[in-house]
Amino acid sequence: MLQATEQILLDEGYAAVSTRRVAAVAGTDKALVHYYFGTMDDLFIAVFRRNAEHGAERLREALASPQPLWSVWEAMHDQSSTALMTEFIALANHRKAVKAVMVDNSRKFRRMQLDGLATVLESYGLDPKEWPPAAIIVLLSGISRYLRTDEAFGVGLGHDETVELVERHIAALEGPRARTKRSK
Amino acid sequence: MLQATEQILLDEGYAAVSTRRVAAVAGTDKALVHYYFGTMDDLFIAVFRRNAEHGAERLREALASPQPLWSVWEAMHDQSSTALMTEFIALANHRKAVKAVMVDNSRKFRRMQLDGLATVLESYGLDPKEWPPAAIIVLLSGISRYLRTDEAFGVGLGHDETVELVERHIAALEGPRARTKRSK
DNA sequence: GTCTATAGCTGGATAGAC
DNA sequence: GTCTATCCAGCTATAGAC
Repeated sequence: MLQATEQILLDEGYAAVSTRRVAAVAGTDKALVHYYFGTMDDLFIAVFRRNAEHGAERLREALASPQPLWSVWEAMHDQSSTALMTEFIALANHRKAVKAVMVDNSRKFRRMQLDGLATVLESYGLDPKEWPPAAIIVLLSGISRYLRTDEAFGVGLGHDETVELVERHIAALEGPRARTKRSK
Repeated sequence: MLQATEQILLDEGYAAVSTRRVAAVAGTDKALVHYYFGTMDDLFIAVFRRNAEHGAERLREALASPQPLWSVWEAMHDQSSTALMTEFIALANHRKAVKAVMVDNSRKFRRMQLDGLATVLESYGLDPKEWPPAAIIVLLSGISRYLRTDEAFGVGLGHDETVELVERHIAALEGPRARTKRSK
């Protein structure tokens, strides 16, 4: 049922998520959605938490890898989680309970990124005065999300140039990406 | 009625936009919404177009100003239009007609930014090989939108550092901002 | 745990009086 | 142009049979 909800969020947007639709996609009954999750808020929160935990897990792995900067950049650059996040951001606009959970989670996530990357960046000889790690993280996050949103719309102008620029700078700090996923 | 719709989008999210709500906020009747705009798709498109025209107008002005880079950055950095855009992006996920209009508009807008800033950036001595104008625009747009989204959530970690970093680089190219809106 | 039934509401859209 | 009335669909949520 969590899976079904996620699917509907991605395919049709949050407004299409209803007990009926979820039940239909999950192949069960709409009354059971209430039985297991209570209200719709609770259902959304459950889906969000599951996703947030997955994201935190990926972040932990990325930070522990031999090329943390590359790994974090690639972990951010995930289409489906970005699209899901977009839906949740819009959803939070009129669901207070969901928003509260999201704000709390965002703060923790950002803190985790910062604690993990600050020492790494400093060890690369980056002057924290000129290039604050917190700013680097915000930059990478913002760029990544923007690119994915654009892509979802089929707008790609400036896309390649931006990725090339960012990755050139990452490579300058951390060396070329070891296990190349994208051949450039 | 366009104004009312915009207000609801900002305050309560797109799912709250209904003929009843729009009529209530606009102080009119729900049947009139259909009379003037036809379907809900048409209403959303009308609101979007009105906003897009306003955005294009601001961009034109910014590009014509003595400090185009600063002006474009500030024009991007507008809270209400960013929040509205976020709603429209989510909305477009399940309204084909709205999406089509938005994609078309996004392409034109990006093209306008690119045509306007490419020569400016080159005149500042920026090597287009190392810093492609298209990438600069995507960077600034992404960062700006991300910051605003964060702010709406009350997450501000790394915010100040990022703005400082970006504006330091803009100042290096175009000189200090002439008419300071933000005292630093 | 699972399904049926139903209450009670809000939604888009149209027809027709004025 | 404006308002009332109305149709029908979909929604959340709960009660109760099995």
